[in-house]
Amino acid sequence: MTELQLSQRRKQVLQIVIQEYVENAQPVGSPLIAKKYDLGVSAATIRNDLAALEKAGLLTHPHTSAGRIPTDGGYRYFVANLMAHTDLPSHERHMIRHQFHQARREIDQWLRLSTAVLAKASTGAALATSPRSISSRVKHLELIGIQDTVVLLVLVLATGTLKQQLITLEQPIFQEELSRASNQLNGEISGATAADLPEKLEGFTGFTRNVGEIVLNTLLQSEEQITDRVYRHGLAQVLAEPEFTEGPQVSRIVEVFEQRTLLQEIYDDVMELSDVQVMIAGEGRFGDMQDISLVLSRYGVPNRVSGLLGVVGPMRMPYGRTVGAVRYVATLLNELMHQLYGPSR
Amino acid sequence: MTELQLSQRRKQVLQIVIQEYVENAQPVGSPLIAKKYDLGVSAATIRNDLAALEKAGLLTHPHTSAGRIPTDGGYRYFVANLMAHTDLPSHERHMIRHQFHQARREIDQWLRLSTAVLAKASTGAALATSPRSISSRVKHLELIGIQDTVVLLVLVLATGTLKQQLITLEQPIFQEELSRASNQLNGEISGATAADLPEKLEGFTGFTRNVGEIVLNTLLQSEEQITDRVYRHGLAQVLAEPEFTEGPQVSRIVEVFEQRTLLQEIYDDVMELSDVQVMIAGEGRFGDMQDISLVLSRYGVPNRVSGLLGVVGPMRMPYGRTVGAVRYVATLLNELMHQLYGPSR
DNA sequence: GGTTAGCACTCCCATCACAAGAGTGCTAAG
DNA sequence: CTTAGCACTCTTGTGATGGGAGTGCTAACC
Repeated sequence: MTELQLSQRRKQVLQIVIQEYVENAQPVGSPLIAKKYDLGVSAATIRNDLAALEKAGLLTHPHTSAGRIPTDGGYRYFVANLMAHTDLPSHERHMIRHQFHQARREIDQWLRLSTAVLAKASTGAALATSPRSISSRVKHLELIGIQDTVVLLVLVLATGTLKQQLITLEQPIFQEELSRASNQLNGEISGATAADLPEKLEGFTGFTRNVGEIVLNTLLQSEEQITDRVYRHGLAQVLAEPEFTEGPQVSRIVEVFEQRTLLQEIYDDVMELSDVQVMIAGEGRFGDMQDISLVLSRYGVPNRVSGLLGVVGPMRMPYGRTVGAVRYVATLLNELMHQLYGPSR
Repeated sequence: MTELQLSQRRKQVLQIVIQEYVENAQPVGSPLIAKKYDLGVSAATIRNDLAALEKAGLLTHPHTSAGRIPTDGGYRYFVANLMAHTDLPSHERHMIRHQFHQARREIDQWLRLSTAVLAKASTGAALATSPRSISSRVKHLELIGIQDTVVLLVLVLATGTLKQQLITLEQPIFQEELSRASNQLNGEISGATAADLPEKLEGFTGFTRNVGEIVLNTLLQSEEQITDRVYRHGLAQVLAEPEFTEGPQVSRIVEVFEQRTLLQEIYDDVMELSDVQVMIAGEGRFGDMQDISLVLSRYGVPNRVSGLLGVVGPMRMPYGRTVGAVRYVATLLNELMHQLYGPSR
């Protein structure tokens, strides 16, 4: 981003325009600014400032005789240079922390709560993905006969994640044989990663070998796939925003919200960065996301597990608050995960 | 429902109005019916019929000089008496079946696919709940140390469902002790239901006893709670329907779609009935669901597991098709579950 | 009794014109 | 650089108007 040179007052004017527009969803004109905010200058001067900000690409107006509204560039400048106090007020933080401590100690519960809290604290819809393990290690496996020819394979990874897989056999198998196979495999492959596994499986044959290969596939798959599950919450409230009352706009944000593929694409980007990331109008890299912004963060334990957490909303969004909320919830999740998985290796 | 006496032609007229309105979302007038459908009578006669149907409460018109639209009662009469050929065409059935046979043999995959298929085959948004076990029996349990003071309890039910629960301890515990506890418990409580369990736990003390009680709680909870998980698909397409382009309507259907509580309420109703159930505009029992209809079915294995499956959409919905789709997918799920869980007891 | 043609009536909706209001952009002066 | 003044533009709301669609009613017909 090329650093723009703006006078102090122009920065202030930009900030006011964004603040007012975020609040009221209506174009902001010079008279309002001059009257409501005491900048020590007249409306005419502010008009000049607005024109300058427009020339710089930070504002537009919908038609000749309307006030100004921020462009995507304007929001970006705001987020990068002007946004202040992004921390949630302390009583809200306490309330949120309290809710987390009351929840059952379970990842599923935490993520549900996270999306609920985020949706409440922001004006958008909240998303979270279940955590993905990085280079999963097998901890334990169990084979359980369900029907004569149906066996359930339960795989516990070192991170405590469960994977299950049904296996259908040609012929019935006895529980003793299942136990034997699982004992053999447990002895050999416990602690193994997807990389180690093929070597360790060499000695096995028959059913035991088959199970081993299924374990391998499951491991590989769990490293590739973004996630098992996406948690969502609060779509209704974001659809109540004025920008989504018309037809085509609605379906765009619902698609962003529903689609897994988009998350998959964004995943790697966010994973590289440590802090909360703000994506305004797709940042040019994602197609039809005009008017939609994302505020996303990674959560988890470095080098062990990580997932994605964030808010989808209109571009006209209280970024400060939202960033604060996402960051705080991510921090909480980090703490909880830490307790669970221990320090990063 | 009081059986209404309607002449053959009036039934036909009602059917035409519904069919046309479902297709075009626009009030249907007598001229259109007379011209497009050859009923052997003039528009004036049809006008009389329309007036009679309106008097019977099956039709309305939005204003004096518009065509007729069906009322909720009209749809109900249609669904109960007039609806024909609710089976999906055979090539669609084959396609769907094919998709299911290609999917991985896993409940999670099946339900995802079910909602995807249902959303595609209907004009609404599809919902499914993960199956709930009826009087769950414990099959097996496993205790796995994750951290020094964190233990993962994995519970396998007789139906193959997994339950997991983290246990936090005051002091570290060794894997040997975990194994001992789980062996003891497995020997004793395997095959037990929530009712049997308290008695069987009597002999145990200390950590083993605690784990036993957690198992009990988990069992009880899995019988009470509607479900762990709700699968959803296709909200975007239902929001594209013309009835949901205005403000308040949108949030109503999104809330119906997102809320778990509503499903919980409806659950018991649907469970009692064997066939697909159609709920038009909440059937008077559910509050603000005007203009929203549900087509729901139970799926599962009688007396063992069951879940809910269906479609949420506007009242103006192709009921025949939708009922056919829901029924077919439910039947498929039944088959698959049967293979997995065996015949009902 | 059921059916039909004719016709007045009602109501919606698109179009236009018009006025009010809001906010800009420009110019010229301080 | 700032300011007042002012013409200009564009939106928005209102009211009038006419066409169109579909009804409801009456009276005649089979």
